[in-house]
This record gives sequence, structure tokens and C-alpha cells, in this order.
Amino acid sequence: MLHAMEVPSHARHLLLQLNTQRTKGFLCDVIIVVQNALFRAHKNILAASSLYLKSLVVHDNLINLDHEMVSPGVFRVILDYIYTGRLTEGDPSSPTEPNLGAVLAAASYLQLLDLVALCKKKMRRNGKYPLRPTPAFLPYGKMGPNSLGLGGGGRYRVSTPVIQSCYPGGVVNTHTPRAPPLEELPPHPHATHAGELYAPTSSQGPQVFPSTPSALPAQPSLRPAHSDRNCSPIYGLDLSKKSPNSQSQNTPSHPHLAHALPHHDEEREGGLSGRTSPMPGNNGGAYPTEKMETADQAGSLPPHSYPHLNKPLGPHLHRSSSQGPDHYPCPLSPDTPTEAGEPSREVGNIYRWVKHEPLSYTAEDEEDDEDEEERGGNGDQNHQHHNHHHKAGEESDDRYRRVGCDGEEEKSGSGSEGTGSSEGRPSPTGAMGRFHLPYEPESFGDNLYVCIPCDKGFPSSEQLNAHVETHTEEELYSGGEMGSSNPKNNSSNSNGNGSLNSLEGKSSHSLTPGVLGEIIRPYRCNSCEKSYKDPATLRQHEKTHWLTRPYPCSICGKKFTQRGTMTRHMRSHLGLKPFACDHCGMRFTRQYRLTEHMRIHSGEKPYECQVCGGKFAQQRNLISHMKMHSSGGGGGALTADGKLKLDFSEGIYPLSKYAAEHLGLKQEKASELLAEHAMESLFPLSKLAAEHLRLSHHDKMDVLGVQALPPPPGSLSDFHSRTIERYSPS
DNA sequence: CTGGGGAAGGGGCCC
DNA sequence: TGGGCCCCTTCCCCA
Repeated sequence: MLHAMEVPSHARHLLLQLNTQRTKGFLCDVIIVVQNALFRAHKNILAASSLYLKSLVVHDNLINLDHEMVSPGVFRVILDYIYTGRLTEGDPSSPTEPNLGAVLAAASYLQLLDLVALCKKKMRRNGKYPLRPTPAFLPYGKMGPNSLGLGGGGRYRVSTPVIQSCYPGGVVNTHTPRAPPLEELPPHPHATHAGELYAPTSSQGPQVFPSTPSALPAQPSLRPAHSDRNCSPIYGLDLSKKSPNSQSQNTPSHPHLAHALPHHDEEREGGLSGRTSPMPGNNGGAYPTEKMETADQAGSLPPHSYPHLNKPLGPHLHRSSSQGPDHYPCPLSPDTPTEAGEPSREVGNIYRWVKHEPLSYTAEDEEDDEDEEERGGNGDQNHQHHNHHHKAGEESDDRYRRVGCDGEEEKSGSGSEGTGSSEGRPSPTGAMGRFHLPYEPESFGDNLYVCIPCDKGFPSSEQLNAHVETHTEEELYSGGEMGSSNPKNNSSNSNGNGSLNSLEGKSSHSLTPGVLGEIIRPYRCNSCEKSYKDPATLRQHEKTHWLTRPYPCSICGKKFTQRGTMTRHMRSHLGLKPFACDHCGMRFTRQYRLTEHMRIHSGEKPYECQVCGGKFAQQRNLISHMKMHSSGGGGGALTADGKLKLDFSEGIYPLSKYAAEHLGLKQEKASELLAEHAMESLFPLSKLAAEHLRLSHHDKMDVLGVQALPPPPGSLSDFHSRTIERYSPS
């Protein structure tokens, strides 16, 4: 008969691991939104801690808690408690620390019975437990879980604990100009804490500007004074971009832009908080969470009470001194420059939250890794990046990864697009496959913290860190080429067939004349006929062929082939619109949009319909317009104003985008060809295009001496290039 | 009611 | 990594 044996520290170690994973966002599968803060956590843990939380997490991955009942700071304490079993009571004299009463109220609200008992016990001990609790202390004083309508799936007002569906089907749509109910908008995560992100507090949601010009106030001055603060950079991942053409003028009217400037950080906090915060004793440099700490303050402050929340993170991050780094151990993200002021572990974590570490790992993700390995040769990129990150990395990048107790490796994000699919994900095959390291987690025994370059294991992250310090960059370049050779050489070998390697290894003049074009775009995709000038672009392109996409959105799970696209997508979730129009204050997520928008004010309509002469400020609208002409099928007649009316129905525009791409030309270039030949006849290009298709695009470019000059917008050639594919057979 | 134009949001992709 | 552009799509307004 077996006698049950218990390892006394098992539970503790398990909790420790879980908490560590939480702070790193590792395997986190739920985001809890508390006012302007986002917390990552594990559903299982939350569900095991509270029936209420269990009911919340069971169906949704993005949970919005009532910030009037739970402030971000309080929830941080609570989350710490859940993961550690310890209640860290802040300094009672500190206005920035959550008080026990607030924690008690929140714990009651969240049905954390043990924590309620603990709070009461502590308060009794401190002589603070009220015989007749104030409403703020009353469990479910505002609305308890029993009154929440926990059916899930629905959307609730902010005044109730909100569950926001976050996966397709329940995706919060922040981009529609129709202005969704603002409370549905997820807040901006502005991180100040490991696993915790912060957004500008806004009871109205992050986007208060009407999205359509028609809904805009006539004058910018009519805009809500605080509205501009709602579009602020995300902490941790600089999702913000300054609006170049509005930066100077926007300082007063768009202080968020100023927040994006690092030097504004401290001054603005004091200044703006003094100007806008109704909260007495608002210490300018306080940790955002902590400003909202007390129960009576929580939820009662207008969004602009925390202008400092608008500070960008990344290099500009300010982290709270109240956060113990040892309490939240997390490696620096390599993306977080340590020399940029305050080195912040949180920065790295937070950055990774959006950038590197997907919340959920799927089989598909694993396939990504395998795909990458199959393509081979990407390890070189890792090396390059590792060198790059070495200084910043404290504990884990790909080189210095910790092998989790469960045998999974954990690694913080690093690398680039080239390593994309592996980023932030546990990849059992990753280390072996990419670096050809002969280790299995088990082989290290207790030395679970492994230095990838030298293959040494260490029993603790501290020892690994100390060891890592002994590596020099030179070492990493010269000696750290395990499994992959010269990073430069290998960087191109992304398709695994070696062809690129061979190409790259040669100087261009060693190529045969027959592949002259490949000098220009020597990196061909194996899956299609596209070719690129550099291997990185090829790798980027190759991802478009993958069945799985390596960059999932942490909020909605949507996956992208490029991190930049995902980051951009995140902005839409967070309502971050850094580009502001000077004229009307309209804000955009992209510079290009602003440029486009500015044409409205300038009256510029560079896109002209060559059929009817109609002019458009947006090229896409011209294209739309041309469709109209196409559907009309009017034939090559003249319009009333004498312009040629084209016949789109007879294959006049056979040079599709596909063809142009096969030619290795941008459409503008292709349109140049069109324009050239239009000298002879207006539209003789069907044959020409066919000929082009039979020729190497490089050859063709060479033969034709194509210049890269794009046609002026609205020109005939421009029109050709931008519209022909719509009418082409392809 | 319908179609067209204006404007904007978002994703894909290349540089 | 971000910028820029292309494309699709949607919504609103208006004739």
C-alpha cells in the first residue's frame, strides 16, 4: 500500500510559479480591466479563488470590473493575494496605498471570502474594523454578484461588473464611426505594474471624439476639455505616435501629445494634476493606481484626473516606487532600453504583454514554431537579436531562458519578425530546433535556468543572470553561433532550401546574366513568385503563406502576420489615436489617415477620375468611383466635358496587380509602362502586359529602363496603376 | 428607397 | 519597427 507523501513546499512552489508566470503574462488567458488598468491572470486561478470570478472568466477572456467597487490599486493587492495567499497591506499613512477597507469591500464584492475574513481580522487587529460598515465597505453595497446578471456574453454598463466579449463574435468594435457605447470600449492599458497595464481613466471610454466629421463640433474649442487626454499612449508598448503636424500646437489642446514626450513626464504630472484633478493631495508623481486607491475615491474621479497616465511607457515609463521588483520579478524586455532612464522590469513585461506574449497558446502557435523550424535558418536572427538584447536582458531572452518547472521553457520576448512565431511562446521544440541545443529540461536537473549560448544550467534566475553578465557581445557573436553560423549568412536562409544562401553568398557580379534581375530582387518566395530585395522582407512575406499567424492580439485573439499590424490593431482596441488634425481635432490611428484627412481641410483632391473628371481626396474613393464607371460599361466614349470615357468591359486594363507584381514593379512603375505605351495608343497594353508576364520582371525592368518615379496622383498612369487590377481578369 | 459620394476604420503587405 | 500605401469595407449624407 502506498502511503501518501507530501512535499511540504509543493503548494508554495506552485503558487510561486504561477505568480511568476502571471507577472510575465505567461499562459495568462484572461485580462481583467479595472478602470484604466489591465491585469493579466489565469482563469483557473481566478476561478479557484472566487465563485464570482469563476462565473466571470468561464465565458470571457476580458473582464471589466466595476471600478467603483474595485480600484486598480485594490485589485492589484487582491490579485497578489490570490496568487500568493498574502495580503500586503500598504502603509496606512500613505495616500497611495490601498487601505484595508477598500480591499475588504472589493474582496466582498468579488466574493473572496478568505480575503474578507483576513481583512476583517487585520482590521480588528488594527482596531479599524467598523461595527457598522460604511456603504463602501458593505459587501455588494452597490451591487453584488447576485445582482450582476452573470449570464455573461452580454455587455453591461460600466456601473456593473462588465464582461466584454473579446473574441470574434463579441469583439468590441472600436473602429466604427458609429461610436459604439463608450463603456464598451476597452480602456487603454497603461502599465505600471507587472502584468498590469494602464489606460487613461475615462468614464466615457477612450474615444470621446465623434468619429465622423459631421458629428464634430464646428470648433475644436467645443470639444470636451478632457477629450484629448483620452487618446494617449499605452504604457509599455508605445502604441502612440505623435502627430507630427500637430505636435507643437497641440501641446495646450492635446496634452496627450505632450505626454508622449519624455521630458514632460514629471512636470506634467504635477501641473496637470493640479489643474485637473479634483482629488486633494494628489501627488503628482504618484503611481496612477494609487491615486485611485481609496474606496471613496475610486470611481469618483473624472478621467482627466490622471493626466500622468498619458505618459508613454517604453523609454518614457515611470514606474512606481511602490512596486517591489523582487515582488514582481520579471526580466527586462529587450525592447526596453535600460539606458533610457529608469530601468523597469515592468516595462519589459508590459511591453511583452502586447508585443511578445500572446495570452493563449494554441496548437496552431506551436505549428508556427514548427513552421519556422522547417524553414530553418532563422536562428541566426535570434542570434542577432540576442546580441542586441543582451545588455538589457536580465533573465530570459532566447539565449537565457528559464525552463519552467513543468518542463516548459519560458522566455521573454525577443527577436524580430524573423523569429516571430516563436516569440513569447513556450516552444518545446524551439530551443532544440532553433539552436540545436542538446538539452532537454530534464537534463538539467535542478538547473532550470539555462543560458542558451553556453548551454549551462543554473538553479536560479539570479545565478543565471550573474552568469549572463559574463558573456560579452563579442562572445555572443563569435561563440554564440551554436546551431547557426554567421548570422548574416543565415539570415537569408529563411526558406530552408539554401538557394538564398547561395545567392547571398555570392557577390552580385558573380551571378549569371540570365538572373540579372535577381540582383535587384534576389530573394524569391518559395510559395509564390514574389521576390524581394532583402531577406527580411522575404521572411516577412513568407509569413503570409503560413497557415497560422504568429502575432495574436492579446485582447481579441485575432492573429496577424506582422507584428506591426498587430500593434496597429491594438491601437484600435485601445482607442489610441495619436495623430490629431490641427484644424478640427479629429484623431487618427495612423499618420496616413491624417494626411488623407487633411485634404478635406485643404480642399486638395489629387485623385481625378479620367473618365468624368471627378476629383477625390481619397484614392480609395476614386477607385470606388471607377467601379461605378466600370459597372456602367459605357465604352470608349467621351464624356460631356470631353474626357475620354473608358471601356472597362473589354479587357482594356489587363495588367493586374498580380501581373504588376510578377513584373516586380510597383503599380506605379507598372503604370509608367502603361503611360509610356499610351504614347502610341491610349490602351495598347493588353499585349504588352502579356509579354511582360512572360518575361522576368527584372529583365523587363532592365529592358524598359523603368524609372521608379511614381506618377503624379490623378495622372493617367496613376489611374491605370491604381485601378486596372479591379478590371483585370485575374 | 436607392445609388453615389465623402469619409473613415481596419487588414495586408512592402520598404 | 514603423511608415506608407493599397485594398476592402462600412457608415453617413444627400440627391
